Amino acid sequence: MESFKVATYNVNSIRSRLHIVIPWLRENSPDVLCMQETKVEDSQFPVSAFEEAGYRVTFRGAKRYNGVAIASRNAPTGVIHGLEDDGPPDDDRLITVSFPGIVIVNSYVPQGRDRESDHFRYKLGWFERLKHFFDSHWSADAPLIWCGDLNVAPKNIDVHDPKRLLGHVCFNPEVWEAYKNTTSWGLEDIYRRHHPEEPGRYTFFDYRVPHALERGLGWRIDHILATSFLASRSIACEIDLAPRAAEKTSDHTILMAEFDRGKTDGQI
DNA sequence: ATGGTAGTAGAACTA
Repeated sequence: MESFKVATYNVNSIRSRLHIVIPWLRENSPDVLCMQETKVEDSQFPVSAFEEAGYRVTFRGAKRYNGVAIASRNAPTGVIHGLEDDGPPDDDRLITVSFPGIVIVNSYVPQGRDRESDHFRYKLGWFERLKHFFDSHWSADAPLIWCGDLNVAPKNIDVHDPKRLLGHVCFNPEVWEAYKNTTSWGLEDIYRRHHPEEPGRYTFFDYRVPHALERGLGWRIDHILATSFLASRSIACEIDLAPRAAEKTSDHTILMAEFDRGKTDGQI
């Protein structure tokens, strides 16, 4: 394979989304698919569905909320669950896998509920904790990808109605600052690298907005970021809207990035 | 300004 493909998908319950995830894996054959909101305990995770499609799957979940998983062609050489600091581990929100020459950090960043709430303060702190997580494990010149449902739309062009939505927990100056502080560790938004200043490109369409997908009423809150080593070797990054248009869909869709393997001296 | 739907549940919470 010439390229290394990484995708991210907030599935909103993996058991309710297998009819979309498994065919998508077969058709797109990414090397790695990061999933969020799997909403399943580890003992109930549908491992065999992935294995039958030719993927390993590494995961950590809880009964009703959160849950993260990573499907991969190859077995990871290392796995880290959670944030590994003095705070709540949040191992159902953060999972990291390593392969020879590449690290994949998959996160489901806390949504924040309400800007006045402790949940929002927790969200802001989470970005800071994540920056520390990166800093304590890796150098910014390592080949590393951070992806997932990051619950932040970084710019006006990342939401359909910036005036009305300003102040939302995923769209306000405080969350922009927290996100920017984390990315300042050395991570670049790969979608924007390939689609600079392009408005109207979204990964999330609220179930509660009638015909949100058809009307283009979405948010770009799922992201794939990479350190400069990988960013400079990225070939493409696209949002696939087909999963959102499918029957029994998640409210999110799939984002995928492709990296050139030939120029990495066999590192990935 | 509110509520809209979908998920896990088997009422109420989360997003």
